[in-house]
Amino acid sequence: MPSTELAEIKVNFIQGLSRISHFWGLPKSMGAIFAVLYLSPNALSLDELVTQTGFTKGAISASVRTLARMGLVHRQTKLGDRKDYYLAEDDFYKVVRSILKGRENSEFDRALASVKETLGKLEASPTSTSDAEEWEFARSRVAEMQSFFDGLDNLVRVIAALETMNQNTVQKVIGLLKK
Amino acid sequence: MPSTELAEIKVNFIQGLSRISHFWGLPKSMGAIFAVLYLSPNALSLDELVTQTGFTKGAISASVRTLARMGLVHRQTKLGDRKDYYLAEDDFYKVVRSILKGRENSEFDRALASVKETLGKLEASPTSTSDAEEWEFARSRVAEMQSFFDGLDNLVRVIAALETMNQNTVQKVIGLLKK
DNA sequence: TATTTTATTTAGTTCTTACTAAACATACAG
DNA sequence: CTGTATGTTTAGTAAGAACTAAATAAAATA
Repeated sequence: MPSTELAEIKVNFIQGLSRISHFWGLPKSMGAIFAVLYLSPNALSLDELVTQTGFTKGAISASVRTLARMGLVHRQTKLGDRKDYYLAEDDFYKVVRSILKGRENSEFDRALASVKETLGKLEASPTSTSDAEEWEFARSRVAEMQSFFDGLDNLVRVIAALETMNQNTVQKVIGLLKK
Repeated sequence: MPSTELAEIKVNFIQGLSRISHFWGLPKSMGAIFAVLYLSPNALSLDELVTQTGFTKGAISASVRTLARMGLVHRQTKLGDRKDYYLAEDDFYKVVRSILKGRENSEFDRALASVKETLGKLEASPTSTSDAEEWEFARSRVAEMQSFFDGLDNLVRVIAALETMNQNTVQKVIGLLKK
């Protein structure tokens, strides 16, 4: 029984990462591009990505840019060559930190700010209305939510600021959680 | 200067959670429903959710079900009353565990399984082809990715299995990470 | 059994977005 | 200066998903 062809395995892998990408609400092309680069020993040009993924130049151009912004791929330029070449980042822990770091100014933080704003309004107690008890209930609930978000935010900030992060880091955390 | 009306503050809060919900790729209605329930001292019926969120019954019915599956809200039934009543979960750490626990059988895990499958094929070394070096490169890369995913999976499993989880848990992790 | 109240399902609409194809911009080569 | 290679932008398309409105189901009461 002959072993499966490498090309066939690659296609399977590309489809797998495309599905993961889609699952996280990202374009499938991003997963496909990263998969191709991740399996390639050398940097690939945009046109090579076009042929190996089947997407068009426009799609590749857009997706590869956001991939670079996330730190998942890196642009390279060879001197005497006008093409751009792309390389996959293989340190996933670095990618995690990069993504967590790049969360500033995002739509997510603006939404969180709106929650914080709500809390501010609720803490400016009402002069004296009939719904004082409901007001107080809402205030305590939103305060609780705010404190949860703050905890998460601190955690994210600490992770983003880590100088090194690797398998061992995760193992240590697991050890701590297992008490 | 009169303090802002409670109703007005609620609307603001609902919009905030709707945006967060949308940010995470979930229906806006889910954020709105949870916001209404979270600010309500007593359980609310489906029709009350319809009036307070402005969505139709169909939308509420669907969204509230997935919210319940995620552990973010709880169904209640009062005896002698045919209506269902819904209550917000206020322990967010419990929600986190619930969500992490319920990840089995998901599309995500099927995609991860496909990656694992790829690794299996690559480890069944090729008989002896010309692309032996590229094969080996792909194998080592996919193995590295697999080990990263396994680390995450272990972490998730441990978190999901925690008997208790709260602010203090997060603080301890932060302390560990800060070395 | 018929009627009323509730929840779910379904068909259809709207809106978003990933993607394609092609035009455009830019920079180097001759 | 003209032509060629590369990357980006844009206009249009197709697919998916959230939502609405209405039909259907289910269950209790009369």
